[in-house]
Amino acid sequence: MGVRIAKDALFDGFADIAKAMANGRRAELIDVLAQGERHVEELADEIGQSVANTSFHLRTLASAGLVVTRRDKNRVYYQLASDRVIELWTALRDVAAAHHAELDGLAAAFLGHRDQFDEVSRDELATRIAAGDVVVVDVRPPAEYAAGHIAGARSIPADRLARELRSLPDNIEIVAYCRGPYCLLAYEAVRLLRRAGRAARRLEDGFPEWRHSNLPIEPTRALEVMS
Amino acid sequence: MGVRIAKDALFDGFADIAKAMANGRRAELIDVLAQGERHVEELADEIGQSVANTSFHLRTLASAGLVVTRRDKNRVYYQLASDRVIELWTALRDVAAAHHAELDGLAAAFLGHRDQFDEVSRDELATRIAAGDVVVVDVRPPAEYAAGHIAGARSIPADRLARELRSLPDNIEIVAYCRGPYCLLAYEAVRLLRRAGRAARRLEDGFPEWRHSNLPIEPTRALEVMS
DNA sequence: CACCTACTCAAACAAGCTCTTGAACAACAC
DNA sequence: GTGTTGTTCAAGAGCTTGTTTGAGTAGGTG
Repeated sequence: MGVRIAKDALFDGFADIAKAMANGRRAELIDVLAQGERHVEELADEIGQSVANTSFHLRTLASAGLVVTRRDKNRVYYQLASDRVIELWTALRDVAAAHHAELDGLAAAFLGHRDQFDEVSRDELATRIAAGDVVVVDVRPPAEYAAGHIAGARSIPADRLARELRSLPDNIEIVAYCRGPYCLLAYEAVRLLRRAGRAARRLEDGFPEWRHSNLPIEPTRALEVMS
Repeated sequence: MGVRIAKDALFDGFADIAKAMANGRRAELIDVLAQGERHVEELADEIGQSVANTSFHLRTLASAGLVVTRRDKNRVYYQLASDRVIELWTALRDVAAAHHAELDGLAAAFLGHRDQFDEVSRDELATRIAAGDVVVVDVRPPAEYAAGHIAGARSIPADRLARELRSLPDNIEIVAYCRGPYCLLAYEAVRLLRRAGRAARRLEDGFPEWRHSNLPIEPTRALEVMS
């Protein structure tokens, strides 16, 4: 019966998308690309793999349609194919957090112990930015800040925070954010700030989630969005 | 450096969820289970596989945390772990439809040619149900109708439609729906109704999407929702 | 032009995993 | 006990995966 065959082929097609994400290194690539486009060498460095192998993984993602490329001079920039891919990645992360038995342990091993009661929600932060009683610090690398950040946030890359600590006002709470719930930078930033005696908290999630909630960002058009 | 190892392990954890969905038969299982719980024999029949193999795939899904089980007498019922899994499945389908090069062809081979201009949107249908100028027909199997359906819809399983056609009023438009955008039943129902000279259209998507939009359903609690 | 940079591609390979089947087994109902 | 429903196990064919190496290519630079 041909209907069975056609149905199986169709659902194999859906499974292709899942297959493309079914590798830890490719998952890391998607997580980084959710911040904006990046070229191969940066990506290789980010996921700790050889350029050749990173290129291979990117091709896997590209042939599933999850990423697209653009050439500028002699660099090739990779980008997620659309915001839909970010939504898929977020949904996958959420399901993993909710239902994967070992994920809590893995996350704790990477991020250190998290006290989630102490995080600032997106809405709370938006209100407090409007009220002006908070300093928002973007601790991601400068390129990601440049590609788009929370409106009013100040860029202090994590590796420069200790040095620039003095330049932060000390009578106002500091909120740090980075790439998302599984990014180390803001956790470490908050720990460092607290050790220095500052009132500091972490924003739940990161920039992509903020942007996806339609909260104010700069520059206004952060990530080129295509169909 | 241990951070690299911990990060890789964490993202391998995310990839585990994708791996669980990275098979066409398991994708079909998720699609069916989005309608409500089902026991193994039904599922085996639905995906056209042996009971043993279906049980194997279900265990794969269960150990990733995507499905949970419940025993009743001597049957074991499987269910998606939560609505989050439906959201993940929907996101995956959407990305596939938007970016997978071959998906259009595969969908057309399974569903026949679709004229999407001619579908009723959820909001439009909700309005017209309220106004009472439409007959809504649920063409899914009776068990799925019983597990939850659009408020006011009448159940006429696809295989009985030809016989019960006469009982439908002929001066009012008929809207048919089924499991979702990749379910054959409503497409065939609309074709059959039109051949019989009726004014008939298909609802975009299906019951899970309707329910997820918080539009009126019966019974009110359709699918047991857990954390 | 030669040369450089950035990336891709092909080949190769070890290692492992996937899916499926059939048969035995277990759990429960009656 | 007998029947029903699912799970598990062993086995196997076959295929896929991720990685490295080294060559190749596209484009830019001096």
